[in-house]
Amino acid sequence: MSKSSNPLKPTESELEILQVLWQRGKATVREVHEELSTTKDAGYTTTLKLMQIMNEKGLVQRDDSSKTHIYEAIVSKEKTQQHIVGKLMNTLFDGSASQLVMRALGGSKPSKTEIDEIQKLIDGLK
Amino acid sequence: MSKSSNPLKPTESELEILQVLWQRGKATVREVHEELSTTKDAGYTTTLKLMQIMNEKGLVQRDDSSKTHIYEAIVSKEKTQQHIVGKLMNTLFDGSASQLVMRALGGSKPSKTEIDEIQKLIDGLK
DNA sequence: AATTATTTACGAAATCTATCGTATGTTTGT
DNA sequence: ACAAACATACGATAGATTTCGTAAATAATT
Repeated sequence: MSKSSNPLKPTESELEILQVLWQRGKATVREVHEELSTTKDAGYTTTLKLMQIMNEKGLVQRDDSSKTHIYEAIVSKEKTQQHIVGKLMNTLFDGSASQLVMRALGGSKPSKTEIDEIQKLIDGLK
Repeated sequence: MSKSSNPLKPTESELEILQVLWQRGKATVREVHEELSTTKDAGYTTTLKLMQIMNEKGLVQRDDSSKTHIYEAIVSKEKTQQHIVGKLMNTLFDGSASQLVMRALGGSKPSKTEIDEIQKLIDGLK
């Protein structure tokens, strides 16, 4: 079995960066780093290095036609979420979606709007 | 801000072990290792070492009054699930439970029984 | 033009996690 | 009693992840 690191299983730090890229669409290292700085304190070159690695891994792509490179996520938010939740469901909830949903709802005091949204999802499955 | 490693954020391997302990209540290293062997191949001393570390971290406690030590989970399955799902919801789903639930259901083809269970949860929240 | 800022590249250190080998002690079976 | 099997302790290693320092190139400012 080959060991090609799964592009859908980003590390913690990579996920933080992907969040910013998903939100902004495109961004420079500086922009990503500024945003991360509010919740994390690592140096600029740390963010840079991570994003370079993510580029090598195929998690992001970059436009280096101008001096300041512009990054963009390649992996989609949807697929990444899907993959991570699926794995979590299998490893921590015995494959039971309802168990997972229970915990998700149990700790979060969902708003009425949220509940309605979920109700629609359920209806769609019936 | 102190860096005291959060006992509610076990590593992957630690989670595998916790699964067994949650299921069995109490267990020896041998028992845990036997069970893990079905899905994983690591040596006995690897499991031992991990469980010793988990003991130091306060994830499990052990009774070493007899020669063969007996381990038991300290952290509860519920709180651990809660914590991990909560964190996931915040970091990957912008704090939205419905988004998370959507992904959980979207990729898992839930059975009718599962859907009914979830419906009950929703009803309980209304 | 010269200094200062910014940016990329890249190697290396620091951490964390997982794995194993070996030593040592204890129990079991013959 | 002796040997084999089993248990813990613990150091060392390997691999992955994160972090940073420094150098070199480019851009901006004075």
